[in-house]
Amino acid sequence: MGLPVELESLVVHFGEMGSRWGFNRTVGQMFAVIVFIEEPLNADQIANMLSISRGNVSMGLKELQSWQLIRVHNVPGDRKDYFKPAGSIWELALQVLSERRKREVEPTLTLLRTQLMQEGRDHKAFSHERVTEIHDLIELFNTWFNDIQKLKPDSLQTLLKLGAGVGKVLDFKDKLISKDKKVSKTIKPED
Amino acid sequence: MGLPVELESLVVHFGEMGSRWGFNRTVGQMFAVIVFIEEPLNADQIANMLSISRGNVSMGLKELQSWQLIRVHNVPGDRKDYFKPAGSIWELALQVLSERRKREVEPTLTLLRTQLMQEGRDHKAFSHERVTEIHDLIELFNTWFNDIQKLKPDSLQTLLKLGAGVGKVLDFKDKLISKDKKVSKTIKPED
DNA sequence: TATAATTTTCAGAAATTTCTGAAAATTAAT
DNA sequence: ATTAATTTTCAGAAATTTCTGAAAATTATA
Repeated sequence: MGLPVELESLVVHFGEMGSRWGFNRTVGQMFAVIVFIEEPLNADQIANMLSISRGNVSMGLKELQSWQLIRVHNVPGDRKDYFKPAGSIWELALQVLSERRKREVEPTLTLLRTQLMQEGRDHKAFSHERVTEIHDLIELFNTWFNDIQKLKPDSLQTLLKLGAGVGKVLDFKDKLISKDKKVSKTIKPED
Repeated sequence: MGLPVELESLVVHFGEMGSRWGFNRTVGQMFAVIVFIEEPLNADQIANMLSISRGNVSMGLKELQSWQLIRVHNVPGDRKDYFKPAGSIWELALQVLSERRKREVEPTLTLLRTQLMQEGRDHKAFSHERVTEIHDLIELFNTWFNDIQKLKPDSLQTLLKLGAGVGKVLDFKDKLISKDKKVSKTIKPED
């Protein structure tokens, strides 16, 4: 009963996308109202805005907290819990990616590792080779993402803006290095 | 019936992860058998291995084809369609990412664009500012991913291996540039 | 053209996920 | 310690997704 009209399409959309992003419709909608409304909201307000049950809101808030996308905000003199986004849009986006990596690739990496540890396996077997390939790919991606996350937001932004331009820089670096070898000076990027 | 025992845990796992990766359990399992078994498989073989109905297999194959993860392989003298992965593990991984971007971020980008085009909106409104931020973030990510995809596999691999080391290379590039501008300033490779 | 082989479709069944709402639990105020 | 405010839980209901299997459609063969 009280969703500001200008937010309707956004909320509906976040609901529809919710399941693709790893949660369900109402959780997606709840996230939308919390992000797009400036004031922190309490559970009853959310339930009213989205016309869903109080219990559903409670579960959804738990879910969003488990994703570390929202945090409580307490108002002095009011016993209700109010909720607001856990950071800037940029931080929220990184958080979603990070959480999804944890849920979508970590378990697979674990499985592949144990598969590779198994003694008495035919290392030449076709499936074993595929397992190795996937494992190495995920490990590579994983460490890359880990590194990336540590960058300051604006370094990361620069990096994204550069895009494939990085290729050029890398080529350039290679040239420098080979030149350096001849002149015996070393530039050592982190391995 | 005839799922090779050594593939059991892999297939089960790919089934469980399926929904997190954007398809459902059986589609995940089907993908697993197609990837981990060297010989191309026909629909009946898949149905038997996974003990699922022929109709389900037909739908799943369509789904995997819509993701461009498998392709048909025709055997002369055999009217059945056989299926095999649409590329190397590396290519399949990129294809999954690409398809997920299409399904998970493209629609949102479209919505945000139209929101921002809307005439007579309060550009100072809180929600409008959030929309702008999300829009810009996604556009940035989008063009970056586009660029990245064009790189040759081994360039991309180098890039991933470098990880946060890219930051160092970038710093280095910046210094070179400022050196160009200011003429004659010393380069300090190590901070 | 008729027949056989294969694939696709889709209505209803089965399985799974999500949601409600009232009761239980928790927390704070008097 | 009692009462009041708030949040959480969870059994069953509702909604959604997935699956089956037989019929329809398609494609190749004789």
